[in-house]
Amino acid sequence: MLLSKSCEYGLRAALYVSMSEKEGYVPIRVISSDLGMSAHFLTKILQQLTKAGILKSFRGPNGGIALARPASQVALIEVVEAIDGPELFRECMLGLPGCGERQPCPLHNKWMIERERLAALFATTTLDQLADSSEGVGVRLAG
Amino acid sequence: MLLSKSCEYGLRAALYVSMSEKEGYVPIRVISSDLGMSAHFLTKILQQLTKAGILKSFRGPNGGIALARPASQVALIEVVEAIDGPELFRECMLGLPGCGERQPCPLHNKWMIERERLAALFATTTLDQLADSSEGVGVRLAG
DNA sequence: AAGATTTGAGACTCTTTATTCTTAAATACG
DNA sequence: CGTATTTAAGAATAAAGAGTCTCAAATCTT
Repeated sequence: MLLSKSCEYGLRAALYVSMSEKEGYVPIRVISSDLGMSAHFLTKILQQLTKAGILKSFRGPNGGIALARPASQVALIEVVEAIDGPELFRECMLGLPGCGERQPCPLHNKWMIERERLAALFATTTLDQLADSSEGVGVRLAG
Repeated sequence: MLLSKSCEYGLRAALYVSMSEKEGYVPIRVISSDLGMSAHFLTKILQQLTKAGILKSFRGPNGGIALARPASQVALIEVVEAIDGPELFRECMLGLPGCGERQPCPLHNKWMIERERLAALFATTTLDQLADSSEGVGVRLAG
């Protein structure tokens, strides 16, 4: 599995918020309901994004979460690293510690190319790019 | 994590066997010792490769495991799918069931390209290619 | 035949991830 | 002030992955 379940949920929720029309905070309950997730579980995941400075939250009536910055300034890699950590973009495919230029594993060179491409994809894609490309055209966030 | 720990171990062991000079079966105990793994655990993992027809095994003294086919005819993807299953090369990055051409998730198009590249890498790379490229040049399989 | 070696199979434990539940804190509104 | 709403925090539970242990089956050697 490329991303953990928590990370999948976090990305989907972040995209949901990016695509949300209304100004102001979106209640987690609404997101979880629309995306078919447990509200409790999603709350926990989104707290990580809040702590990472990607989201901001507000308690009480009319509260919820919102992007802490414009969607155009949130790259996917921030969400992934806030939840799953940076390992995916750093680790050796065979799990060998210290695998690198100097002591490469047999797969190092090939995997590095793909790993860098993957990192670039996540680093250069922002929430608003995905939100924009998803308007209308049958793209969906829920199962 | 891209590959499970079991899969990492399975790949490393398969590579070890491919690079093994001697004819005949290699005892799992020797592999596990050289690669720094638990023999019991490795045995369990290699059984999956034996059942998948990638390895053959032989019990008793002078027993062990060996490739069931020439290393030039074992693609990495066979090892990965025998242990982790085919999900990595099929699944939606956001975990949405039914994500595809017809109902793409926002990341579908971008991820599909990388996923296909990854699948191609695993499908076109064989054990002997890695073994050959690893002779001498400081490439290693153990931590 | 007896004993040593090595894989096969399955139960078992431990750790991590996933998920749920409970309580507290902040906010809005009457 | 009191109550409803909503996130925060952390305990508790469930499920999956990782790793260990025990015993059985096959094979070789003596």
